[in-house]
Amino acid sequence: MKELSARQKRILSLIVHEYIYSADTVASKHLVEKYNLDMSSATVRNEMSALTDEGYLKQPHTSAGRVPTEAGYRYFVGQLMQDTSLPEAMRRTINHQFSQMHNDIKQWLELAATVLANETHAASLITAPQPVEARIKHIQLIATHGRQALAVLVMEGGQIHQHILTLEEPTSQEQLSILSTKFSQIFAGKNLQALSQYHGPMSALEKTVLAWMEDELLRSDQLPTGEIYMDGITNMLAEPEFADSEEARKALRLLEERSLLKDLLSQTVLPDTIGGVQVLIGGEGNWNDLRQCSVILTRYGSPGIATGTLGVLGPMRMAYGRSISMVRFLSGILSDFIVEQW
Amino acid sequence: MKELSARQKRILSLIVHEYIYSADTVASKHLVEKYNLDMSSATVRNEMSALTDEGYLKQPHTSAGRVPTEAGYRYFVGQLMQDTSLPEAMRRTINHQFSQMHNDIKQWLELAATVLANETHAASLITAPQPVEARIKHIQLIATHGRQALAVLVMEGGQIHQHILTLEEPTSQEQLSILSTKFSQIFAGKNLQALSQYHGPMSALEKTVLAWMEDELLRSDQLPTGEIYMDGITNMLAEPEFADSEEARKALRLLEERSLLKDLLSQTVLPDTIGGVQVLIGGEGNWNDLRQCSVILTRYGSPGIATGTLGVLGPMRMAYGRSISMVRFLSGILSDFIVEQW
DNA sequence: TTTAGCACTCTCAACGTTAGAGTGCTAAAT
DNA sequence: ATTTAGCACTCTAACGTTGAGAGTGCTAAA
Repeated sequence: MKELSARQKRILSLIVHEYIYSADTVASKHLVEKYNLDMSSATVRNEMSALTDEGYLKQPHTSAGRVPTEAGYRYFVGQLMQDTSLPEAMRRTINHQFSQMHNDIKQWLELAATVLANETHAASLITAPQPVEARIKHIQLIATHGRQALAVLVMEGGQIHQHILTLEEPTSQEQLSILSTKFSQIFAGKNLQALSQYHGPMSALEKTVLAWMEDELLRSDQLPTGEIYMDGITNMLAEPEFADSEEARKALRLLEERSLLKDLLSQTVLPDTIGGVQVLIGGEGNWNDLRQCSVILTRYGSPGIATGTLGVLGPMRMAYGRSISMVRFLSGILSDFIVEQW
Repeated sequence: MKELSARQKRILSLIVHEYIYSADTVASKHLVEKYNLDMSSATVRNEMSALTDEGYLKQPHTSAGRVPTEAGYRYFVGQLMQDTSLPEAMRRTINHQFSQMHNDIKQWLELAATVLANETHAASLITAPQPVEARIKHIQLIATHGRQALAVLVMEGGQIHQHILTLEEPTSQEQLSILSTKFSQIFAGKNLQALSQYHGPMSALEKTVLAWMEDELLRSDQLPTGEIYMDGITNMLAEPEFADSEEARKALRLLEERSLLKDLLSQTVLPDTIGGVQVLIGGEGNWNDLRQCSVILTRYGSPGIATGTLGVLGPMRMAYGRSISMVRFLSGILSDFIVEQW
């Protein structure tokens, strides 16, 4: 692979742009006319030919215009694309929407998913933030109804786990409060390991509560878990590459099948990096069902507290610049929320 | 509209079955051969002709087999379909899956959505159960971090609302506990109206908490709200009527656009009936985007406590018998859960 | 009332044709 | 050495044609 000349870079860049815009093969003559290039279509054709030899372009058939290959997109994203920052007006509009929300992480995540989907015309997905390492701060038991009690586990980061426990026998709020205080003292600052090593004499009630706590910590330590917010699935269906719904189905099954989705998220995003945006083009790796798609992913949150994943799934022919900016911007908003709120 | 003869009913029923199975036009000869009918294809043709005149069948073109019309499906669902109850083995398998879950409503709803989608090969949707009328039982404030406090509102039905409040100034757990006790005494058994009529002297802290409680009750009184669980969206894409993804898109947008979905759920299901299963064929009403689809809906839960909606969205060519049984069965499972758990 | 037989209709796939879009190459121009 | 005009060549997409087959509707006989 030779280094590309400046002119080749320019042409490749234009072709990618044009194809993303039109979803149609781009012809040499068309490029010259539309962008008033200071060269003839024949020259462009020569360069196109070279770019095809290098593997950045391909033709659907002998006498058609060119289309970027996966490698072409990758080169574009890695080398050619200038970081387009979002227009100030749009930032303000979006910030305004968030500022009108309650201080509720769920609502923020939902809104973020919607905004991301609308602005990128692709499918968005966001995982709820997960604590970095689960350490207990505080536990509280609240009598609700009969043998039911609401158990609330407050973690050091400030996250909350709650669950309704069914106790072996009715228990008064007083008794529950006593146990809450006791457990809070014993387990403050402790993690899962410490929990499972606790072996004092225990009442049935204590056993029930302890078992739940262990269970909760076990689950919250297995990244990534928790709810996943999505939006814009129908955006995918609007793209011409998914006019054949079979193609759409392959891609969207990945979003529905939680196990596949977890694989995708966990394999591609380093759990402890924030800020870096990953771009996965044409299902690089072994994502056969994503051959037509690209995925843009990043982590958000605060490394010391809790992090989640946020991203976009769209056709390979995707507005990378805009989408990456959008992902980065929303990641920032959610990160700020987490830092402030927790 | 004349009453149909027994033989016409039989033929209509077979045609609906066959079309649901094959997704292809049904020919007279094919019917006679496949089901060993004791009549000739010519006789079947005559009956078909009559059924077409009555509006239950149609032909895509002059010399093609027949296909049910909306009216045909409606007649089938209303008059011809025998209530197929699920095989015992399947009931057991499904019950077993639920029994292995935690006692967590979210997990149950998720599982129910998955099972429903898998068994009907359609898209499933379930709304989280909503309290019938929100009455406060108990309130608890828990210090978490800095000026943040977790407020937990326990309702009479046993439902829980929680939210992280940002207080005007740092407050100790003792102070919060005192307020918790006070408010719990004042507001136990009260509803939204009583809340908003409370006008004692109030500290800043009390105002914050009270404002949130009002807000929470206001929202929980507006049925239907809350989370919506879905699965099987890709099942729709596998159906031949959605091979053109534009059709799929129209139908699926309804699932994504929350406002549309709420309309659909609230307009079609009487909020206080349990057990009745509604079938909406071909977007009856004004659901233009659902012309190709049918929706099966029911309410689950317990009228005195909390109810939610559960249903299936699939192509009009849907296995109604099986789907209705499935909806009814899962509705029962979730209802039992609510009665036992709350 | 049912059915065999047959003419009739319409679709669908295959085929041939053509117009046009776009390239690749060659030879001239810069 | 690079660029470009010109042109032959290739391939697709659209269109019309054709023929086979599927399925009906009708008629007349059982």
